[in-house]
Formats: sequence, C-alpha cells, structure tokens
Amino acid sequence: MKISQKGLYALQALMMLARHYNQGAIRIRDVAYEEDLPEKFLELILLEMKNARIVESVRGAKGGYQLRRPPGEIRLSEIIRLIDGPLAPFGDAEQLRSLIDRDAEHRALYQVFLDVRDAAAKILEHTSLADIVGQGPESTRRKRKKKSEEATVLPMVVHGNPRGKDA
Amino acid sequence: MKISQKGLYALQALMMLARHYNQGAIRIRDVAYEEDLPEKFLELILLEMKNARIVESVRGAKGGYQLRRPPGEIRLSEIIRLIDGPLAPFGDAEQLRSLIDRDAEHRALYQVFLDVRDAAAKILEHTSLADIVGQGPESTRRKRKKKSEEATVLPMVVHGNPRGKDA
DNA sequence: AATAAAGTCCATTAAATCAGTAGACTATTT
DNA sequence: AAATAGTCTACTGATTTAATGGACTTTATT
Repeated sequence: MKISQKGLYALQALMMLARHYNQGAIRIRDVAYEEDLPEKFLELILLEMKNARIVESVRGAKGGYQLRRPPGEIRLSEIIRLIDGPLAPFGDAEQLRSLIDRDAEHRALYQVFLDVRDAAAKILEHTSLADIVGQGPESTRRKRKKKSEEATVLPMVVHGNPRGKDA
Repeated sequence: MKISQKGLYALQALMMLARHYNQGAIRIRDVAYEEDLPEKFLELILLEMKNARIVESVRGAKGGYQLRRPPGEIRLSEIIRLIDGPLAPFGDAEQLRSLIDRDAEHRALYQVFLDVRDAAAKILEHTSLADIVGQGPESTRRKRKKKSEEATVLPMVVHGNPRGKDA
C-alpha cells in the first residue's frame, strides 16, 4: 500500500476537522489555509469523502464541512482505502487469498504479501483520528511502546542495504 | 509500499533462479518461459538486478543468469527496495523520522506511517528467497502460525468496510 | 574464421495515474 | 438581490508504468 499526496491531504484535512469537532461546519478555505493544502484539490477530496459518508457538508453561506462521526470512530484504514485503495502491497486481500489457493508455485510469495497487508491492517484498523489529534478521549489505539524497545529491524546482518535510505 | 508488476516479475524471476541454484546460468528466455513473463521486459529487470549485484550474468553462447548468493541470503526487502523503492507507505523511514521530529501537528500521523513501515520491514527483512521456494535448507523465516490463530483483524466492529474488498 | 547464441544498451511509446486548475452551476444566508 | 460557499464536469501537464525494437558486444562451437 502506497499513500499518495492526495491521501496525505485527506488525512490532514480530516485531522483538522477532528480538532474542530463539534464546532460546526468549517469552510474548505479554512481547512486549506490551516493545513496548507491546495484549495481546489482539497475540494475534490472532501467531496469524495462526503460521498463515502465520512464527512458531511453544509451548503451556501455559512456552509462548510464537518465530520459525520466522532473522531474516535473514524479509522485511518477507512480513509486510506477510500483514497488509495487496498492495504495489500499487491492486489487486494481477496485476490491474494485466491492466488494462495490456486497458484502453487508462488503460494509462499503471495502469503508473504498477505502477511504484510495483515500487519498494516492491524495498525490502521486500530488507529482512529482521535488517536492522532492531540485531545481525543475515546482512544482506539494501544499506547506506543517506550524508548527502551525501539529495536532496529535488522538482526540478520549480512550484505547491508545498497541504498542509503529506508534502513 | 506498493509492489508493481515489475516488482512481482523480479520476485518471480529470482524465485525461478533460486529453484535452479547451482545449476549454472539460465537463459533469459527460459526464465521468461517458465515464469510466463514478457521476455524483453525481463531483460531490463535482470540487468537492473545484475547492477545491484543480486544476480550475475554469463555472456555469449551458453550464457544466462544466476544468483550471486545462496537463496537464503537474498531477502525480499532487498529486491522490493531495489525495484519499488522504500518500504514506507509514504516517503522513506528517514524522512518520516525527520517529520516526526519537526512537524508537531502531524507527528502522530507520521509515527503511524513509520509503524506500518516497520511492520512491513520486519516481515520482508526476515524472509529470503529460500523461504519461498520449495526446498530451502537455510531458512531466514520463522514458521507460519497454525490455522488456530488466523485472527480477523477487525475487533473494533462498527460501520463496516464501505468497499467489498480488502477486508 | 565464420556463425550462432546470448547478454547489453539505447531509444521510443501507449496508456495510465497523479496532482492539480478552471469555470459554470446550485444552494443558503443576509 | 448580493454575497457566500459547496457541487460538478472537464481539462491539462508531468510523471510513471509496462512494455517493444533494434543495433551492438561477447562467447562458444564448428
């Protein structure tokens, strides 16, 4: 799963609306200004999220957008799936399961893809907007672990990473 | 992280070479035929993997490609990073860490992205070609868990998935 | 030495996706 | 009626993706 610029904008916009939850409708212009997003592009994004019933709009003067549900009930997985599609790194979970059944030669590879998607899903299904804006009372998310176990992910040693990045 | 068609081809090609490890050089044509990949495209992919020192080539008649290291020492993360870039869903790990430091407003969001990338990295760094072709003796990978705990990832209930896919 | 086999390198391309922008239209408030 | 603000449709330029084609180089075999 890759999160596009558009996906990031969507998440930022919703975080802003979450911060202003229960303060009535917020104008697109204000969301765009506060989060520094391209206004016209944001317009399309909010429209899409309205159609997906994540936000609702108020038209006309004094109009704007607001969340349709409390921030604690909007999970990141929902937003990301809407804007950027399935969480799986290749295809979607359904396809992968089918390939694991049918394609004996590559079964193990697809199983790894599915494991990756499950790991991502586990995190993103359990994290809500409330968890990532300062003040949420209802928390979907289990607390971060302390600095003690920030284990580097590379116990296998050997050969190193040929690019400097993403170690 | 998204795995492209090209990335999948790369993985399939390397699985094939892993299956034929220690059998000398295999022609591009044979890899393409056995894995059903577009031959000319595969040519570019193998060249790229040669430059990354994952495979080596033998030129001229009786030439072909072979792995440069045993299948147990080639991790999926290495291949995917080469072809499709960083494992993080947005930017790379370095960037995310920097954003977590500098962007107070969105810190928690970027931390979630980093958590997702760490989860993917943990799986892909620990899985080698040997783990996903039938016969590998050296296994990098911890065994799959049994059918008992195939836990569905959605304990939060509520609202359901608006698309039918990738549940 | 000639030929065939095989990888290498360079250029091009059609289609899709991405990241917007523009403008006319509709609904609501003042 | 005027001003405000969301809605909808269309377009665009840039980039990426998934290839293809063809000339060139290297090596083995005859």
